[in-house]
Amino acid sequence: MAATIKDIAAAAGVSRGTVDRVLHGRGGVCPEVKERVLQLAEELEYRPNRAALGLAALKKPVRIGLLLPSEGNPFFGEVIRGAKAAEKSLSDYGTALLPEPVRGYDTAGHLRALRLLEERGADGVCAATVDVPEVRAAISALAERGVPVIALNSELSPCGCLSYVGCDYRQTGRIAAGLLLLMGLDAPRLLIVTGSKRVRGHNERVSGFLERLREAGKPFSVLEEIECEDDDEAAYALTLEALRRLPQADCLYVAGAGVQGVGRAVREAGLLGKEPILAFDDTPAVRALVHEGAVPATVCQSPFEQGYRAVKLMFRYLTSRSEPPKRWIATPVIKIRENIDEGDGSR
Amino acid sequence: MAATIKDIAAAAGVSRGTVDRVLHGRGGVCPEVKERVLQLAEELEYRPNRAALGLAALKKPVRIGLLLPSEGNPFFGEVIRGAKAAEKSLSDYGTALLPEPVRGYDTAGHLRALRLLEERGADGVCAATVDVPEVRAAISALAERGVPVIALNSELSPCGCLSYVGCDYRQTGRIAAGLLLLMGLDAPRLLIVTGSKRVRGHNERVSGFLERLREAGKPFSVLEEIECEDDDEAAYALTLEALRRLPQADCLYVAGAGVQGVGRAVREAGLLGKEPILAFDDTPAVRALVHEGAVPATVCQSPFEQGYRAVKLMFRYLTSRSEPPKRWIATPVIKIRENIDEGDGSR
DNA sequence: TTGAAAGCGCTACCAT
DNA sequence: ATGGTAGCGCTTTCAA
Repeated sequence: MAATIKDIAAAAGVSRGTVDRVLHGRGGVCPEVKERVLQLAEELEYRPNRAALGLAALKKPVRIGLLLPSEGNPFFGEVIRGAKAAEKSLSDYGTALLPEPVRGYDTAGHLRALRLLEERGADGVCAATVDVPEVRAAISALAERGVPVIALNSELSPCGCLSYVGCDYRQTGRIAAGLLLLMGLDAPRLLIVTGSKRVRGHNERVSGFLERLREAGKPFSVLEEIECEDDDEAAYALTLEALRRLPQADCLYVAGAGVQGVGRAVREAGLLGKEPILAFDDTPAVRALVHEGAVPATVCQSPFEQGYRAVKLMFRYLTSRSEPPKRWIATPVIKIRENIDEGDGSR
Repeated sequence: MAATIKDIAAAAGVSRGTVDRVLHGRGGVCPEVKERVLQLAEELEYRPNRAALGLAALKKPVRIGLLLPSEGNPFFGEVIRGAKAAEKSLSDYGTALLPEPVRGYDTAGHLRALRLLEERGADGVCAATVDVPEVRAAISALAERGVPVIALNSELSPCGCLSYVGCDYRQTGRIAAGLLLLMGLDAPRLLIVTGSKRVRGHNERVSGFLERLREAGKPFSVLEEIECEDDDEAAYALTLEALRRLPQADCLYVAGAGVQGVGRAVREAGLLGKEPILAFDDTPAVRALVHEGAVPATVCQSPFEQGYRAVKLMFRYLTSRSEPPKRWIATPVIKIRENIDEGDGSR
């Protein structure tokens, strides 16, 4: 059995309260006692008992804010499910989630959401937000005031974030390349449809994809790179036009959203099931295309797990000050027709 | 905040001890009080607090036996890692694992291991064992004596097992078929190498595979089905012979162990990287073949997760009498060269 | 049949 | 600067 505070107190010949103060760096302890206690804690390999921690924490429950651009975006539905699962598993500690769904990536909206969360008394915040100076400043300010923030799903440039929980976009791009290699097309002529060239994740997905193809020594060509702003209509129109203009294309790579539009265009061009579409995530649109045989495989990023992890890490940090890893990278998951309907976020 | 025993006691006008007795069906409570308490518990939606449960459980820690044919079998190494991770996460409750590694599937050895675990005071057992009458009888007997057993990785015919934690072999076979379809060979001529036709999991992997190919309307033929008894040497010799005799074969399907032997045979036949080998799990042997390009894809069954889950479910059952699901099926995971070195069992 | 109380490990607060 | 103690929710044991 692990050593307890009581053990340390006994060994050091002081009271439990004193040990507690030392362990929490709360001060008010004379240096030599402090030294002795720390020494003993080390020797006895003291690890706070999480059950006891939790019980005691019930007195002032933790609130975790959750900022997600989830309105109208099914991808984040899964993230929310994961976060709620974490909330449930932490409900014994009185932990509660403060959800703050917003629509899209409007900076002002995100800033407002952050403000609201602080007003509602969030002790910590998990946020999938935009990497712009204003937001970073707001996050820094929150951190100053003792409200830690975990970046969720989209990484932020340095701004005092506690951690990044999300996927490695370059890596998912490489995996998509691996799937293309598996499919054995020779010298594929690619049409790339990206969300936006200003979105870091999309760029990384494209560069990782191309990087891997080059590495493999596979002959291939990129006929065109279309930017659709994550919009299905734009994706539809632009893709259809490109397919007509470049009939030699024989594979589509969709790095961002807009897959539904791409699917429509491919169908209209009479190429459904003939010209493979490589896609990401398993939103309902992607899933439908997989079932139709238009998308042979999709590379997913465990959104459920991301939501779950972010909330859990924040909880641990808030209750036991245990530092989360700087980056927690979700395991990429390959889905094809035969496993896309598998539940992956039961827990 | 959820209702506590104290709340119920106050509402019912009795003491906490009485409520506790009712809630645990320990008897010694007059019917009308019992009725009232149960009623109140229902109304107030009483849910025992797991943190408190854990704290109190520290007084008599739970021991969970773990019977695995892990000696010399790297697959089970991952299962053990998962189980140990669960043990660690439960160490705050004083839970300890009693590992009992055995070599292979020798019935007598497994029976002995079960006996040992009981002697060492296991409160519950997770076992990857063989589905034979003697073992089933031993498990029934254990259950009678109040030691529940969870079948891990290999399902058992009904014998009073608490639950099955493992994969759906048929399903993994179907996924392997999906990968073959993806690879776009036309009319593949298959050589099937199975472990043993007496092993349920292997049979299901083969039948699921063929079933899916038929469903897809894919023309294909099975040139031969080789049985290698999960032995690399046998697999090597038999495969090599078959490859020479049946040069028209253009794809190998390895349903059980012995992949290493198959790989050697393929190399010796000068077909490495030319003739795809579909395999299962990601043991070091499979991993090496994936890196060499001999195995384009392998279907894995989250062994880490299986070990983790089994222990967690047993713990919950032992401490809060919460019934685990009858079957907990691991998510199948597709691995290709680009994601096979990904950690998947961090936690 | 029921009540009362101790104790699991930790935190927070009051008293010294 | 330090000690003592109540209390988080639950189980268990002893007393009535």
